Amino acid sequence: MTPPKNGKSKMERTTAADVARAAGVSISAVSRAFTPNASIAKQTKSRVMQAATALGYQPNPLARGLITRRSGMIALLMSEVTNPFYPAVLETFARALSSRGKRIMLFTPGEDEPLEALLPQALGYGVEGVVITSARPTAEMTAACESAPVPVVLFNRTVEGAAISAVGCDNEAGGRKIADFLVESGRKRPAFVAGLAGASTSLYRERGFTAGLTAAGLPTPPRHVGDFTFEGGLRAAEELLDLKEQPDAIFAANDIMALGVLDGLRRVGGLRVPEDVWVVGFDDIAAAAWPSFSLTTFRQPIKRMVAETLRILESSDDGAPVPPSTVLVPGRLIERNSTAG
Amino acid sequence: MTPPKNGKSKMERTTAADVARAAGVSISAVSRAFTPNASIAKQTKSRVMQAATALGYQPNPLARGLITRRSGMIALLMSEVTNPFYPAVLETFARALSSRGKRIMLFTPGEDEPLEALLPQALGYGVEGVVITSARPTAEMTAACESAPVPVVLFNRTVEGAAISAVGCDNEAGGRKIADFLVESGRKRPAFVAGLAGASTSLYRERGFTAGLTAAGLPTPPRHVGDFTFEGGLRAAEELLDLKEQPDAIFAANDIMALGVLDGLRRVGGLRVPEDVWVVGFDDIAAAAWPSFSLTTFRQPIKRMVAETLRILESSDDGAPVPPSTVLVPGRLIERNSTAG
DNA sequence: TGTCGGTTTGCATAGGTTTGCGCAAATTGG
DNA sequence: CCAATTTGCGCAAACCTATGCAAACCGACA
Repeated sequence: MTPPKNGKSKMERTTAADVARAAGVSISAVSRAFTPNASIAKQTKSRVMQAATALGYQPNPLARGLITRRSGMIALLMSEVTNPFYPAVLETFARALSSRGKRIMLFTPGEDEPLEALLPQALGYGVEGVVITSARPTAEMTAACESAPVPVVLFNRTVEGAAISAVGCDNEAGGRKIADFLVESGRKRPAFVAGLAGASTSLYRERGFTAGLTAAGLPTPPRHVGDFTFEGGLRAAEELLDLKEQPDAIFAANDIMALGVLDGLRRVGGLRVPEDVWVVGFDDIAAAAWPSFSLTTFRQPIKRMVAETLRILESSDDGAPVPPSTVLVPGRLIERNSTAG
Repeated sequence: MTPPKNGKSKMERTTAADVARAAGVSISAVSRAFTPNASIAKQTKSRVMQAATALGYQPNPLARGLITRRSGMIALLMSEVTNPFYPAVLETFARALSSRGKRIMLFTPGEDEPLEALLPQALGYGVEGVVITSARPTAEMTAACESAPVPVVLFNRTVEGAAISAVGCDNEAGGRKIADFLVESGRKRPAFVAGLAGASTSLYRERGFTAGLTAAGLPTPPRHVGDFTFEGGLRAAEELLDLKEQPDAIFAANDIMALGVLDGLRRVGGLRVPEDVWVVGFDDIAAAAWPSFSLTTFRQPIKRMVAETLRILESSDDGAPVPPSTVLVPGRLIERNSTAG
């Protein structure tokens, strides 16, 4: 209802020149006033700031980004948002970045859009860093990551032999820990439900798991693929029920599958958890703590993982990529009722 | 491993000038080649395009946005990402926009950052449109929305008396539909679990619900606040169990609360659903269909809601805001086992 | 008072694109 | 074959800010 304070049409932004005129200084003075630790007198800075707030001015990120090649944006390449683990990651990133004045640009592959095409696009926007999550990078992709002009971090993924930074939880140790836990609790016939074929997370968790079982003299566990989805977990449960030797414990590479397994065992198979079968997941999503499930799981410390990711992204102060480093944050087994008794 | 094809350092982008030189044309020809229906000969366009792909050129969105004020980005203001309904919305938006070559900029309020501060920031980035979801706009906010230079759409929210476009599901009709369903099924003592105080969605759903009950001669239902969270639903269930007259049906203003209610009734109260109490939710999130819950709920047609939102955003071809329109998409009651029998 | 070291400030340019304008070329109609 | 249009293309301005460089300024010390 109220017209804008200044005389200009509401269509045009107030520019640095307007502020400069109002404050009686040059444009560069305005620019310096908004640049942290730039060479400017305290007095002029305050005069500029005063004029700026009066006019409602704030620097145009696009024009600024055109020069500095820093647009104040971090690209997040994320292909699956349905698994509740990733919204939690997204939110953690969003909050952490928001408090630093940075913004998230979300890149999700469209219908027939390959993931590789997204990275150049993101770089074109002058993002200050790229976080790639939940994707199996192709060879082409890793090459693109290595030659990117800004830091790139794989979140919750690793690529062996590639010079790319990666942050994740120690999946192998997690799988091992779960195997040890089951063995110590006297479980004899554990089974495994894998995620998407080729996903490094599933792979490492399985590796640690089988290693732990083997060390205890147990055979390699029977194995089904659940594609990291609830429905996949349901199907896996049904298939595992058909085995001659029914498993007495099931470790699913991911919580959402574990919940599917648990539900399948109970509702379709008519089994009781934990009395008949134990179920263990990985991630510790919110639903794992719901009374209906009370799922024992390996908690991924999202906050620390995000913090480490940002630390890597920000470790180069001139914006250039940094020597690749891999950070494995330790997780923790959360025991709940799906393994009690 | 392989060095970049062109001789330039990998640090510098290939610019329009490079392409122009390679194609033997002027810079403007390159620009026109990338501008839809610009005045350019077919032949030169193809020559430009050929050179462009050879050099791996694509227009710099920042520089382009600086002039056109169209950066190819849509701002999404979203405060709570934990309720699974919103990730689903986010993903639908991401996919729809991705296939149109647009990108999402996610704005989430930081620790102590007010939501109002986010809108000017978003506009500063030259976004082509703003979608605000899951927020109760303040008076100040609505004023800012009304005078924004680009279309702004409230998603799943409405503000009465404000000149802002809004897209949502017909919450009142949904509440009414649920009331009718419960009444027709012979329920006598329905209760209601509200969301956050002041949220328009919860308000309208309650209004339709109580209207339906009143029309059937039933009293205004007992009411508890669940804050739109699972834990809130748990608490609401406990409180409703303490009532003198235990309800025989509970309608929660959103699925995640309904699941909390359901779990609370079963695990804490020792009741059976649906034998002892019916439970109905609103949204139809993925977990509602899980066998453990099998929650009857009112499905919000996310895809259509998103499509309508984008239609409004794109309805102005010169980028200016459009006369506000409110679109209410009809939803549908999905009957599952939480109300069977 | 002159000079010197350090801090501020302004000028001018860069950054990559879009677009109005003018001119040349091609097309059309008579 | 010529005039009237249409079409195609290059030049240069514009968008808005950051920053190197040099000038101006300040206080202080000899």
